[in-house]
Amino acid sequence: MSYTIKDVARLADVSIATVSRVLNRSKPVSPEVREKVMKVVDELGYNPNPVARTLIMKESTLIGVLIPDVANTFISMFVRGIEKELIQHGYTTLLCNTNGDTDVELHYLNLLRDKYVDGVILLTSAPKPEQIEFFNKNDVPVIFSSHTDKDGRFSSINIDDYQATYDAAKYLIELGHRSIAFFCGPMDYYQTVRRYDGYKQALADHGITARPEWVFDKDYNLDSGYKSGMELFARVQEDHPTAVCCVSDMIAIGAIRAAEDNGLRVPEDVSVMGFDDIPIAGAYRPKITTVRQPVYELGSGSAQMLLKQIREKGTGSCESRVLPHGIIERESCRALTD
Amino acid sequence: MSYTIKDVARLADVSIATVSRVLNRSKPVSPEVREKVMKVVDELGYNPNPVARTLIMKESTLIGVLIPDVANTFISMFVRGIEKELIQHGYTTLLCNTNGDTDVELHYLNLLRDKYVDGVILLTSAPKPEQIEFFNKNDVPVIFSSHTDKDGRFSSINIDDYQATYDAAKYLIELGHRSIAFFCGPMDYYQTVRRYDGYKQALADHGITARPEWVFDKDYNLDSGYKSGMELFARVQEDHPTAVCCVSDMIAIGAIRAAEDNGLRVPEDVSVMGFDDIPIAGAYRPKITTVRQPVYELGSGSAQMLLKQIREKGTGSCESRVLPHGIIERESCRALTD
DNA sequence: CTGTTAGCGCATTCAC
DNA sequence: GTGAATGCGCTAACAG
Repeated sequence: MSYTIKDVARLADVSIATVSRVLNRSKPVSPEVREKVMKVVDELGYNPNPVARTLIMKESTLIGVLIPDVANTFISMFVRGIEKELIQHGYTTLLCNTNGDTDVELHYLNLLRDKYVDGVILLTSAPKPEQIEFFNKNDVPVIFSSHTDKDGRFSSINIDDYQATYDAAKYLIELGHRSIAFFCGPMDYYQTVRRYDGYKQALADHGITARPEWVFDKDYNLDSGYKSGMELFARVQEDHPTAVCCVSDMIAIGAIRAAEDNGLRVPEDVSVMGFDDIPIAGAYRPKITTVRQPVYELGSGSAQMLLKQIREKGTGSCESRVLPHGIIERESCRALTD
Repeated sequence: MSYTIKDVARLADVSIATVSRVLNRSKPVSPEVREKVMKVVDELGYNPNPVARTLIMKESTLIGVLIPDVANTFISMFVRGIEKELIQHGYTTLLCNTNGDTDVELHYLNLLRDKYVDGVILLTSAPKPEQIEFFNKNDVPVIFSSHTDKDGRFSSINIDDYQATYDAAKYLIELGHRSIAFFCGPMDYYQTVRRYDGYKQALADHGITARPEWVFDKDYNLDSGYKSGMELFARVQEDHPTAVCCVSDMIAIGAIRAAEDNGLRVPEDVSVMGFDDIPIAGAYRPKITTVRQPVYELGSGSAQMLLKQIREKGTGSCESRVLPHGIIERESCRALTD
């Protein structure tokens, strides 16, 4: 059993209000009394019950983090960035895996609000209607990560998805490729749409018409990349693209394996471009050329922005940060010289 | 602003006590009244404030999960297993990255207790003295994962670390290898010690003397594996081991890269054995032969055991589960034929 | 500056 | 069966 504020008050021979005051510096207290109280606090190793505090203050030093799936390296690194930043400011991370499911997200959002979380970080691509409604009526600080909000209704932090994919495709094109497949995520993710747009625009800007049968929208994981690759390389054995542009490194690895299983060498026969730059990208064989996302900065940046928003609560100011991406040239893409 | 129990009571024209009773089924309530109350509850979409509830009940439907680092694939998969199981039972996951630091762990433990978490899952190898003291005086249900407790003081779930490494080394030996390096984690982890013991014993049982200069105790990540590999292969260019036994797949990948950077081919010149069997192990080139851990089962199993313990609180029963491991033969190890 | 009191939202004892 | 009153541990008026 822990001590309560009453124990401290009794032992220090003051009222509980005074104890509360010295602990929260909410009202001036005479040095002598403060000294006396602190002494008892230290001796007892007393610390205020955060639950009771939450009940009154409607603050919990808890931050909800909604993500599709921790068991995805990019995401777990992102979470790491968040957590590291939060803990330094005395906040604790409430982790919620949503699988990208809107109902699950909404369920968690309600749960988190009921637990009086001080804020929420959402990795869910675009704000969905249900979420907009939720945040409109609930007024809990939120950062949308991996999303850039044009409308400025919500704060967000992200790279420029459109530009990043544009750059990736352009890189491939400048290497001489003209038939480029696209392995992306589910098309109902706004992020996917943005990236797809970037890819298409890069092709268009170079006079290349995109071939719909060469875009595969599955998941972000290795398996999806492999499956897409098997479909692509199996069905167009003689007429396959010379490059594939992927929206995650794990997809790229799956694609490479699929190519190899179809007798194609990477990068000799087909170039494969990754995305994210997770640690394995630089250690795979071939080392994967990829679009780097500053994942830790994205994570810690989300946390910082959220904390700032919590501090400035009420002003309702919105901020939108776009972090730089970059092409990391390695071995999985080669120049076409014919 | 959400509704409170008072709103429901007023609208249903009953006392708050009655509302509480129908919601918690704690005392019999007449069918008519129950009906009446439930109608209002549904209309309002009322749900009880979990914080107020926690303050009284000393229960939070929160589970603390202490891990060294989410940004490690094995661990994030483990967390995924936990979270999936917990959410099905209405619990939420409080994630804490400790870096394996004892002070941080203890800090979190206190924080979690103050938040009235219903239980804790610890991924910290052996119970440390500070932790034993904590759980002795605090009586919060706990599961030690990645640890098997001989003394039966705490519940635990794990594979047999000793046997798993023994099997890995034995596998290498039976392939004809007699000079086998060992890339392990920090020696102050009990898990490392157990695994090291298994490795040594396997060698000993086959008449091989372990060479201390061939064991490298760093971290579980790719970088550590690479560094260990560079040290090993650089300094013993002519006298290098024919195999290296690693305690994680990421270490194995690092080791492979280091070997290759020193002009050694895997598995032709040196065999490398992984551990964990994370997704990349089967997709790397060469595909990594490894010791499989049933990571999701470890995660969901931890959660199940903890939930059971919470249900049976007071009986103070301890349970120790050991899940099976297995050798997954792939391409990174070859038989020595000379 | 300090103490007394009310109340956050709920579960629960005690009367009826 | 049901309602009134008490208190979980704390903060924030309100007095003095």
